[in-house]
Amino acid sequence: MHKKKEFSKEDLELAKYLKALSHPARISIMKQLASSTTCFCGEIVEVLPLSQSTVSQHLKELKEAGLVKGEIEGTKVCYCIDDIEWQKAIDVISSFLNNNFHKKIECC
Amino acid sequence: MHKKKEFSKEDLELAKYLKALSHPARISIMKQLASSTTCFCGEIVEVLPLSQSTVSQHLKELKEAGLVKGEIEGTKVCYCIDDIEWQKAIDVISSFLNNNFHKKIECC
DNA sequence: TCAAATCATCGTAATATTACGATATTATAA
DNA sequence: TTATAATATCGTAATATTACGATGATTTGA
Repeated sequence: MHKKKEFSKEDLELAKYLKALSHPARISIMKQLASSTTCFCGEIVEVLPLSQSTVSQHLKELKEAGLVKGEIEGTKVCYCIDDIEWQKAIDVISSFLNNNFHKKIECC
Repeated sequence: MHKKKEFSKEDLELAKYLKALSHPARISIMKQLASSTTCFCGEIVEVLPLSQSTVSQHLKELKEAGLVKGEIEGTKVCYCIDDIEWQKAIDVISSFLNNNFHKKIECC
């Protein structure tokens, strides 16, 4: 299964970012981190209707996509958006949303 | 499982669009439809490294997300982007990408 | 009417995702 | 040193996703 090797590098990269953001919990996490009101794992857990282990798993996925990084602060972990990678994601996604859809020729 | 009922309506809608676009095959399909070079199901199948039934399944998912609509033309089916819904998706996704991330306060 | 073409759907298998509780890990505080 | 707090990881179960071939449905053309 998964013949994704045969898709373009561009489409695979775009899919990676979109997939990382395709779950409401991960969307909520990104919004929280962006607002800078919450930052510690425990705070995020309190906001979401999910268990601690599940939230930790979602954070891991965001980290693996490169969108988020975590730093240990004592016994807590402070999560932040990786600005460089996030800007790259914004660029890639925005480019897909805008650039490819200028020539709307209705065909049906 | 799936306690998504407890997430905000906004996040759920955003997740719906992002999920629909989170597979390289569906990204490629959207690009093809946008470029208006391909439009019939059979043409899309020829471009992708997937079987006809699998492509049909991906098209169904795009239809269920509202992003695409299909019209029967003889023995073929012509697929098009649903402009209204696509613009809505662009708005929702763009808003998420841009509006929520102005106040970058580094906390770690 | 019948065959061919086109696409959707069904059945199914492999894998991925999502979620939880239990446990391991790590750092601080007593 | 030991207990506590915070988080990660493990094990596992339920469900979703992805993919294919086979089959069904529909339309056109012979």
